[in-house]
Amino acid sequence: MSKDTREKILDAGLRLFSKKGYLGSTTKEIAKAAGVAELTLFRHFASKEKLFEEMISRHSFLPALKVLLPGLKDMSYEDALFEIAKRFLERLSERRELIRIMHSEIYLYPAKVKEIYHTFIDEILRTLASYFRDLQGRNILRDFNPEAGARAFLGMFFSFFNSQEFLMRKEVRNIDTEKVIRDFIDIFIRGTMK
Amino acid sequence: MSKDTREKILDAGLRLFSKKGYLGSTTKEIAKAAGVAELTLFRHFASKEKLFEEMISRHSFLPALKVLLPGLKDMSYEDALFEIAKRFLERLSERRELIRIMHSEIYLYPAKVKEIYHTFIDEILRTLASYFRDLQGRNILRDFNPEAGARAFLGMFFSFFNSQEFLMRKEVRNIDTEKVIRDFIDIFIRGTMK
DNA sequence: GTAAAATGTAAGTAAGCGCTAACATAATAT
DNA sequence: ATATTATGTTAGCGCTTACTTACATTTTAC
Repeated sequence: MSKDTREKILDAGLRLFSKKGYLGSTTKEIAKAAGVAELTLFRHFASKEKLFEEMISRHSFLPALKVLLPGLKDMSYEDALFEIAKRFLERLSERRELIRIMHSEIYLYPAKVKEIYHTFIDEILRTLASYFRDLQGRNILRDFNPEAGARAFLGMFFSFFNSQEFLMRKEVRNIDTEKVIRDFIDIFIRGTMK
Repeated sequence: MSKDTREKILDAGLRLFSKKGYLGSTTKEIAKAAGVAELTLFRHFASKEKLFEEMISRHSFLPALKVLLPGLKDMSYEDALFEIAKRFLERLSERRELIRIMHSEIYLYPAKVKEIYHTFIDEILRTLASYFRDLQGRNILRDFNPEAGARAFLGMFFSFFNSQEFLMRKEVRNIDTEKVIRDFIDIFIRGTMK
């Protein structure tokens, strides 16, 4: 069975599940969106549920913001935070379908959804916390709980992303995104530096 | 047709919709949870969709944190922020079912969901921003964008609430909630005061 | 105490769902 | 060229769903 077909179905699944939810998407519809017969879908995936699960695990891994970390040492604190925030928001945008699924299917697949959350957020939380800890060691940052700091920082942006992406009226969006980010960072910097 | 019955059905609807989503909840099941016959449900609501809509609009109004505002003037900045954060988190907890629905049914009812969001978050955002503006006028806070500040502040807590409530493993929860809140506020205060 | 209003019971309809069976056709490999 | 593999077509099964019909029973109001 061709790999291309499989990918086409997985892609269509991602799109539809994120748009209409798991129960709201039908196998017929997914097959049509993938440009294959419904039966072909079932030849590749034993069930709708298996398709969903494979789609999730296919997309949930995180090519990791961790690669950013070494580069940060050579930047000012402000630039570093800006870089992290920017990358984080970009990454959320790239994965907006998955985030949407995460929000909407939590009642159906708590385990799967938590898996997404943790591969997505947990690692960057830890990474950021260790960055803070390092700067505290070098006496640049004051003494605060690095985990709480990371949570506060990413929380501001995650929440901002969600309201921009899913909850705001179109007219209100993008008016001053960049500026809001700078304001967030500004507050955060003053709140954490020595 | 009795008002009690109507309420019982609306309550059961809230519980089930939040637990299983709109499509995941059946009218039979809702009726059973309400302790009435399925037919009675349809005698009170023309359709499942109408029930959903009425349930949403019944619960979405916000008895307003606005009443807090006058009292804040007599508190220290820190105490005021703590009070706001506490009340905000309490309010989110009280309405956790609705928040869950907001997350999960956004693909079905974007308009309704945005309505919830705006009655819920928008007003407190504005209230908080005006509080900041006031303190800036009295030269207690430095010059920053009050709307962005309000967004950052509530965003930290909203995001924290969501991860606590929906995404964290039970074991991790409640270990240091109070402390995390204090850390958030601490960062925020240092970030915004003169 | 009786009429009216509210609810219950039971059976069923029409439609849509996930999924399968049977067979035909196209693409690929050797 | 032929065997194999991947897909298409069509029809349908068994089940569940939202919602209805017809009628019996309970609750309420005056």
